[in-house]
Amino acid sequence: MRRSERKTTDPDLGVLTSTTLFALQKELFRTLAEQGHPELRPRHGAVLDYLDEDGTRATELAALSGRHKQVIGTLVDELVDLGYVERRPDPTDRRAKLVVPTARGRDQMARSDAIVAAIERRCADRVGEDDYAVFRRVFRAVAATLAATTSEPVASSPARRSASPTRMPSGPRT
Amino acid sequence: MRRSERKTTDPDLGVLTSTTLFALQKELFRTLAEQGHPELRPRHGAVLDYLDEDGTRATELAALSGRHKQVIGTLVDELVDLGYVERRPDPTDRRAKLVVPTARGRDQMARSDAIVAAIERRCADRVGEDDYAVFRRVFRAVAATLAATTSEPVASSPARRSASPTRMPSGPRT
DNA sequence: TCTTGATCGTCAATGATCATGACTAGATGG
DNA sequence: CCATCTAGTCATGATCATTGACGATCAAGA
Repeated sequence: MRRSERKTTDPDLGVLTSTTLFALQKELFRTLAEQGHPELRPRHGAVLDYLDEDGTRATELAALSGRHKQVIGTLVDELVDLGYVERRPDPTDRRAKLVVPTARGRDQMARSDAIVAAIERRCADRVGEDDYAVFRRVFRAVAATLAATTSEPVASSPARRSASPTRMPSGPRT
Repeated sequence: MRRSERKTTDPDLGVLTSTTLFALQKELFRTLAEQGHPELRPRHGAVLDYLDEDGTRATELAALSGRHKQVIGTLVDELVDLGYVERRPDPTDRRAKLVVPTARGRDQMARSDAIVAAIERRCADRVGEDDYAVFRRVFRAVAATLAATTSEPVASSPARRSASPTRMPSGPRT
């Protein structure tokens, strides 16, 4: 059997995570566009995916999303123009600014969470509630296992380096 | 509970796939670098991940990896310079060229597959063989479910739009 | 055979995204 | 008061993706 066939009939963990993340992101943004948020692109997830209702600092968003402060800055600029967030001075630190979602931003956050939840529900219905529960539990363990081995040898970097489902590029038309 | 905490304690499918893919890719390339392939970057996976031992067309690599033909072309250029692949005329079609792995390329392909397999084995040992089997089976079903819904409405695009584990950017130093 | 349309790989130009170092203002601890 | 650290921004270069076009070739039908 050829290698390319093997990768499609019995895909390894890399292919599985990649295809799933890719498809999930595509459906998420397509649905968001239908629900009134067509200007959002995957990169904006670095901010919106980790934003709290009462505001989050840009530096913390950088750490959570694994992006540079610089990138977060330009993303927040765009999201301010689009009306999703606004910058407020942090009362506890005059250097910092809190990135706070507007009503439109909170709407996107709620819809985004709901869309992903609906996708998961669809999968659970298809494979069965019990099996899907096992899937999710093992997945958390797998993610924890991998995160441990990749971040252990690093001591100087305090970045948590998580990732968000809205950060991969979408597919071309080949 | 704040949204950002919820995303870390009970992550949704998007966060799980994203963190796992991210960590998997990081470990894969770190190990590959240790085993004699330090020049490879994630983007090269669009070619090497889907390459067959007897050669594959650039257009097919584009379809399999979800990249543009243009991107595949420049990637193949780089991989030729690095000694991983070479271009040969396709005997059955004088327009096409087969991208064929060299000995060095085949070494990378074998090591890459082995590294991912070892990571999966480590996870299976931790969570138990049975649960991991369920995890993998459900994962294939989830990937198939999502792939179906995202590609169904499209009729004009023959691209298969798969994805590879070596395509995400690595994390910055914040 | 000749024509029409499609495909293969490539070139060129542009846009989008990321990485890096330096800088100002403010905080923190002695 | 002073040295040091942190938060956010600016500026710049590098990397990467997208798009349209092109010559060469193939495939199907008149």
